[in-house]
Amino acid sequence: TDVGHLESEDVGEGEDKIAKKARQEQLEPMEVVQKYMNTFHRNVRELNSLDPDIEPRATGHILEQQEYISRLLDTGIAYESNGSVYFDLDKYNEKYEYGILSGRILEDLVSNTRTLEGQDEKHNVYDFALWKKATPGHIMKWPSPWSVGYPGWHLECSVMSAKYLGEPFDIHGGGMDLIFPHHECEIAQSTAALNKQPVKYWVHNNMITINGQKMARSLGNFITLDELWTGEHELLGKPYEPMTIRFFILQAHYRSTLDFSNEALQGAEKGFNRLMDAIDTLGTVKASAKSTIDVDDLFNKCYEAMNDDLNTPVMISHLFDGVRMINSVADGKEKINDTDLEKLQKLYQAMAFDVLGLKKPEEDRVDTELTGKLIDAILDIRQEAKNVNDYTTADLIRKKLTDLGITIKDTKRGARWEI
RNA sequence: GGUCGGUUGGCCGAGUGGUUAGGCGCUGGUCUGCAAAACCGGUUACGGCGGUUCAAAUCCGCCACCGACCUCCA
Repeated sequence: TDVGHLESEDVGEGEDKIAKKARQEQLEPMEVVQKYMNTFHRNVRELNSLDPDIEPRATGHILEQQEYISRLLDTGIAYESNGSVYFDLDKYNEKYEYGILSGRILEDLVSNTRTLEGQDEKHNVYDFALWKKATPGHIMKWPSPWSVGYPGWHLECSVMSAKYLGEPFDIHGGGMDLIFPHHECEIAQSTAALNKQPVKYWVHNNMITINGQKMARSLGNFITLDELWTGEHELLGKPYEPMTIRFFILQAHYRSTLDFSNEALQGAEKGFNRLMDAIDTLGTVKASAKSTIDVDDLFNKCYEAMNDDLNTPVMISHLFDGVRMINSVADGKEKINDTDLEKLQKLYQAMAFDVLGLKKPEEDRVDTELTGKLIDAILDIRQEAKNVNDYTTADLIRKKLTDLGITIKDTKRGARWEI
């Protein structure tokens, strides 16, 4: 959405958000749009989310929106008034049912509607705009059969989704805060224009809170993704990797609120590292003749959890059950056969990386292959010292490496290190 | 005020009638030269008050608190 996003809190008439920002920062409106889109795309990639196949913009679909308005005018459900076009909810409600998504009843909306500019142009207070006539000084405006103006709020979503996804399309996502009025109005517009429901499934995710309080600029507890990466926020104790944040979010169900706090993030970071360590270990364990663990059961439980409305927290809990299995096998306390080992490796690839979209932390920052060989050589010397019970030297080597940020873990299969 | 949702152990967070969710933290132990890691065990809670039921975190009622939304913000 890069047009028609009005602010109503301001005194007087609402101003387009993009236009307001452009004026404040002395930029062209399209520069403002581009600036925030660039940041958004970078953050989304950092979170390892897939790029969209298409990202249509409202200003690139003014003609399509005008055509859509004409269709709605032809049905008689939309009407023109003083250069603006509105959607008549009473007429819509005669033929269809308004409020099916949010459970609102039209009559209840009358007394609960705020007093706003331009109400007298409308048949009813709850009618919403499809096209707005531009007021003097309005920056972004286009000619139309009704006036020089700009498209109304809910319209672009109905128009662009129908154009690119089809009529109807399968899944419409969004935040729970958009259910009313936005998604409700989308349904009304599209149903009136298409004479059928535009969407098969609505998927709404919940909000996030910070220390139990909703995240809002007005409350001063807003954290940007870049602040999470750098740790530069008074509520944060340290920086967090994007994958820690992704894992943290997936540990809660998408329909639940999620509380951000430094303590919770630290917990997620430790858990995520443990999961990734176990997956590394899974790549090195050796198969035995028989299995003492039930891989099929784990496999089924993971799929059942995802099939249950994408219950990622439950699926992750199963992955942690598997972590215990993997570590026990590595410790020689449990055994796994060839078939099960391959199955287990595929399961973690599928669930942790393909489904949850996690990725391993950046490879150890080894400048060159030589650096790794040097560390291995130093650890060989340390092992020699240990072999002759020269623990003073062994510990000195460990301390020197630790000071350089290299952690040593003595396992049964020899010393392992990571930077 | 209205509509809808929530209140789970130190922290986060699953769970729609009877079975250990899970992670983090804390704690006891095993292993280890020590440390770390790993593993095993402990930490067993459901806002309050009533009710239904053989049995309720889960169903019903009331109360308290929190949150989203209530048409030109999309």
